[in-house]
This record gives sequence, structure tokens and C-alpha cells, in this order.
Amino acid sequence: MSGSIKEIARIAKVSRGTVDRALNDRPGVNYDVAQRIKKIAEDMGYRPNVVAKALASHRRTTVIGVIINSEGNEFFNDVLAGIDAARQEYFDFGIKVEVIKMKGYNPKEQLEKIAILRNKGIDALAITPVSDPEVRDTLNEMIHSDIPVVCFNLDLAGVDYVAYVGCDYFKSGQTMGGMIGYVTGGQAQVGIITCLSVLEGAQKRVEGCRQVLKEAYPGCEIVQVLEAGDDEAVSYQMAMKMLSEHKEIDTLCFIAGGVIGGLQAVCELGLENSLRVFTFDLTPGAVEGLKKGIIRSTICQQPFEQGYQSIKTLFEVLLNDHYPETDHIYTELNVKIKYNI
Amino acid sequence: MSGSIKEIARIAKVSRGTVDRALNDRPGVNYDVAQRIKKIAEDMGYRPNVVAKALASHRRTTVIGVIINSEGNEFFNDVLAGIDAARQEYFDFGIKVEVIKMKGYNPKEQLEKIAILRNKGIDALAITPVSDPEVRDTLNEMIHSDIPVVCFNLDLAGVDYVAYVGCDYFKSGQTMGGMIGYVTGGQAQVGIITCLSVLEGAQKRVEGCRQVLKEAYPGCEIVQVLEAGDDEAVSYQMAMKMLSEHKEIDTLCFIAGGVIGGLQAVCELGLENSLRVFTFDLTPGAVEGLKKGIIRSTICQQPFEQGYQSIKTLFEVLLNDHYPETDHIYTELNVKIKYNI
DNA sequence: ATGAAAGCGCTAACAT
DNA sequence: ATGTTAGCGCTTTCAT
Repeated sequence: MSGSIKEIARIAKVSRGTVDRALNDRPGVNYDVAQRIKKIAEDMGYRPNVVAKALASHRRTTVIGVIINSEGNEFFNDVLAGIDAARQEYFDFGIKVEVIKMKGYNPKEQLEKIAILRNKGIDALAITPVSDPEVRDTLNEMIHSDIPVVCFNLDLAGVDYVAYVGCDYFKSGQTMGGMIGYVTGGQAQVGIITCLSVLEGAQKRVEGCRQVLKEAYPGCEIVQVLEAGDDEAVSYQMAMKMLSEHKEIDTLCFIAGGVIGGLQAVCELGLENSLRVFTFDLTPGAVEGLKKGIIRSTICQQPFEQGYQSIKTLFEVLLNDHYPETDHIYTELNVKIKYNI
Repeated sequence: MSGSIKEIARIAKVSRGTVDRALNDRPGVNYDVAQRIKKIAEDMGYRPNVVAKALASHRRTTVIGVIINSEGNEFFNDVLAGIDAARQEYFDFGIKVEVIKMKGYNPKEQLEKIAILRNKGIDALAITPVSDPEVRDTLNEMIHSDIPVVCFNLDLAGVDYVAYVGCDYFKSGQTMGGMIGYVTGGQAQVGIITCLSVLEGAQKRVEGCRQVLKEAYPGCEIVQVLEAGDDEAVSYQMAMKMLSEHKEIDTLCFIAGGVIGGLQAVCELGLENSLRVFTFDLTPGAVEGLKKGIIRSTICQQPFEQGYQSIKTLFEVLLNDHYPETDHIYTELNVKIKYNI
């Protein structure tokens, strides 16, 4: 078992202060002495005691900032619950979590939120990044001034983050394709309602779905793809439009939000028993649709874990200097049907 | 913000030692004084600092014993991984985790393992309990001598445990029924290979499946149910027997282990493309079957979480005196198909 | 029954 | 550059 700083000090015949400085690469210690100390620590398999560490550095309180696109999107309820669970768990470690919520995907607005947190002086940041070069550059700037960043739920290419914590969107699309094939027996006329085409994730889902249908279920044809931008009202309109204009559509997919609005259209058109509906995530609207049998399946991405692991990952970096093995921490994709909600 | 023991001591005009004694119901403190101290703590919303607590009580190391039926059952690999993750996480809190593995479901053997751990002197126990009255009584005896117990993966009625951590078996069976309905279009002749009828969980799965097929997919008929007792060789034989004797069976379900053996029989009979196979859990055999397209879906119960949460739950009880809200901590049931493994 | 003090393993401010 | 010391919040031993 690992031994303590005290023991290393005894063996190296130096003080505990020096050992602490050496092992944590703090300034003010002779290079050779530091090497010797590190060697000893290495040899005895020394692992610092996280608990003692946390208690000692308890005077300065460390702040993890969170920026999350959760307003008006019920999917994020569970993500927030995960963040809060981690917050409680790490409170006694002297870690505070400061959450700023925002609505939609406006880069300007997000840059403002980032600025607010920077001015307050955070030690790490977890963010659902808007796909925008300026956001990317700002995040990289923070990272280079030693503020580790985790992107969650949404990935953003080019950011030098500790990790992306979220689902594999392409794979989730493939999974939807697989479920469509199962439920329809391989014969379907498919309509898709997606959100903003700006969101790369949504695009990938459509692509993943398209690929599986093409390769494994050629009898399933994608008739139309419409955008509804995560908005219930627009989703309602788009579903109305699509289902009125394309009577042949017997299978409807929602790539993101707008499930409640869309289902309303389905019901008003009297298609709730014939149309096969597929969705993502387990929002209240999806739960209701599943229970009623309108939605055949929904594909979940572990929202609670996305929130929880984002904070946990940053905690490990801050307190333990421990980086995850990979910078893509994929949450599981899980199919839910009526019976396993 | 919670305040500290020091602050309470100052307000109550007593020493920190007395406050500690009062708040932890330790002997040797005047009743009235204790009440006064508790009142003050209550009023200021005092929450003890877990980190400091752990560090202070670090001299006595606390041991969590684990007895797990993992030998020869690959399902438990992930459960063990979860236990190990928790072990590492709580190591610095002065918690040791001692795991004893066993094979099969022999009550005698399990009672022996329990005795071993008791003699070593554990502070808490996590166990996959064998369904047996003597096991039940022994566990209750431990609980009454203040050793909290968590049952995981397998529930055992009548045990006064902190919690059962595992899946809802009936629901998992229903979910399989739902998937059978989806994939077969509601027309199927179903054969079921289950494990020991002793295992209540397996029984419940069969019942859940039967219920859904009966109510929602009456065109699906259960032709035969055979026992294979989680053994690959027996499973092979049973599958052979079933599929040879009942040529009408076009849908095969594995309720527990024995997937590899069973699939071998399927392949040898040349049924790998026609037969619809359904399984539980994501064992290596199931993964292979899914990839090859023989298995249509498998239903998972979060094995990692079962291990991790069992230890975490006991940790909270031991260190924080915090009991879970409910004594049935159900892990999620998740459907996996070829595309979301 | 209560208080005083040492100490858990580590950090950080202050000496030298 | 290195050593010394005073904590972090709590537990526990030893006095009283």
C-alpha cells in the first residue's frame, strides 16, 4: 500500500514540505533532490491520499463552471440531475459548481455566458458547446490558460478539451434504423423531423439511420426530411405538413425535440394507431407516447451520466491531476420500448 | 452553508469533543447538553464534512465484504468491474473491499463463505444471495448485530437489507416479450431455455414474457420451456432437443446463461438465419450473436452499476449513516440490438 | 460528564 | 533551496 509523504521524507532525509513541492512540481526545489524524491515515491508505488489532499486545500474553494443549453428542453432535466448529484458528492471536497443555463444555440449568447464565468474566476468548465469557431477559439484560449474544459452532450471539433462526454450520434441514428427495420418488418415509408441542421449531432443521426435502412432494410425508404428546430409549435406544423402532403408515410422519426407537438399532429390526423413513430430520449412527451403505444421505441443516451461524469471528470483533473484514458467518453445508447421505461 | 463542529462548540459553549459525542450519539454526555447541541446543529443546518470524517477515522480501516456468484459466469465480469471501481474510489476513505467469488447457487457453500467473512470481521456485506431460508436467517442475524447488508443482482425476500440493487426481473421479461412482438410481427412459435427454476428471477422473466405475449401479441405462442441451469453444455443439449423435437419453433429465448452453447446448437442445425433468438445481458457470447445477426436483441440490466452502487450504498451507510430512499434500487433495463452494443 | 490535545495526510505560509 | 509549523474538520485518547 502506497505509503505517505511523511515516509518518503524520512527515507529521502528531507522535510515533508520538500517532498510535497517535489511531487507536485512546485517551484523552489533542487532538481536533483526532486528527482531523488520522485524516484523513491515511484519505487514505493506512492499514491497521494485524495481525501487528505482535499481537506488540506479546503481553504481555497475550487469552482467548476457549467454552461448548459437546458432552458426549454426537458431532455436536460436528467443531465442537470446528474450535475447536481456530483455537486453534492464533491461539496465536502471544497468544490463548488456554478451552473448557468441558456436557451437555444446562439453563439453570441454563449460567448457572453463564458465571459461571465471567466470574470468570476472558475477553475474548470463543463459546457454544451455551440458549433461556432469563435466559441471554439475562446474555449481553447481558456484551456491554454490552464482551465480544463469538458464538452458534454454536444461535441465540438478542434477544442483541446479534457474530454467529450456524450453519445455517439451516428451510432444512435444507426440504432434507430435498426429498430425501424425490426418494427416494420423491413417495409416502410419514412418521414423524418429533425432539428436545426446546424447541429452536427442531428445530421449524424439522420445519416446513421439512412445508412442502416439502405444497407439492411432496402424496403424502407426515406420519403422526406423536415426541420423543426427543437420547437414544439414548429414541430406540430411540420408534422401536419408532412403527413398531409405525403399520405404514403407510415413511419415517422423525430431526431430531437418537438415530440409533443409532433404527436399532437399525429393524433389530430387520426394516425395514432397506424403510424409507427420513433424518437430519441426519454422526455415526458416520449414517455407518454410510449405508454400509449404511439411511439414504438425511443433511443436514450444516459443524460444523468452525461451530467454526472462531466463533473466527475473535471473533479479528477482538478484534485487528482488524473486525465481520462480517452478524450471521448461515450455514454451508452439504450433502446427503450413500452415495457422497460 | 453547513458550519463546523468548532462553530457549534463555540455557540454551545462546550468543547468540540462534547459536540462530536452528542451528534454521534456516543456515550458520556449529559442528555440535556446533547439535546441543546443537537438543536443548534439542526438550526444551522449542520452537515458533517465527509472528507474530514474519513480522514479522522482513518486509523481503523473499515472492511466491506463481498460474496458474488461470479465464477464461470461472464455476466459478472462487469459487476466485478463496478465493484473494483468503487473500491478504488473509496480506498482513500479508509475502506477496504474484500471479494469472495463462488460458483453456482449452493446454499451450504454460501453459508461457508459468509462464515469466513464474519470471522475476519467485516463491517458491511454485499452479496448475491442464494434463495435459501438458512442464508436468509444468517443474513438477518448479521444485520441485527449491526452489519448492514446489500443484496445485489439477486433479491431475497425476508432479508432486512439496506437495499436490493438489481433489475426488476418481471419487467425484463415483459421487455423481452415486447421485443419478440416487434421483431416477429406478432406471429411466433416460441421456445424458451431458462436456468434453474430455483432462481426466482428466471421464473419472473418467463412470467413477464408470457404475460406480454398473451396480452399484446396473442399470435405468439410459447411452445416449450426447458431448463439448462446456466451451463453451456446442458444449454447446447436442451437447444438441440427442443429444436429437433419442435420444428415449428421459429423463436428462441435464453432467459439467462448458456447462450454460447445454445447458439452452437442453432448453428449446427442450420437455423442461424431463420430462427429469431433473444437473450438477456451482454456477455461475450451475446455480443457475437448480435453482431452475426443471430440474436435479434438482448436485454441488459446495468451490471457495472449493480456492482458500483452496491458498494457505494454501503459506503454511504458506513461513513455517512445515510440510507437510500428506497430499499429497492432498480438498475435500468436496456434493449441492445446489433447497432447499439 | 466534559475538556484538552494529538493526529489522520497533505498544503501553504512563514522561517531560515 | 529547504525546514518548520499551523491548520483543514473530525475522531479519539487521556486528563480532570
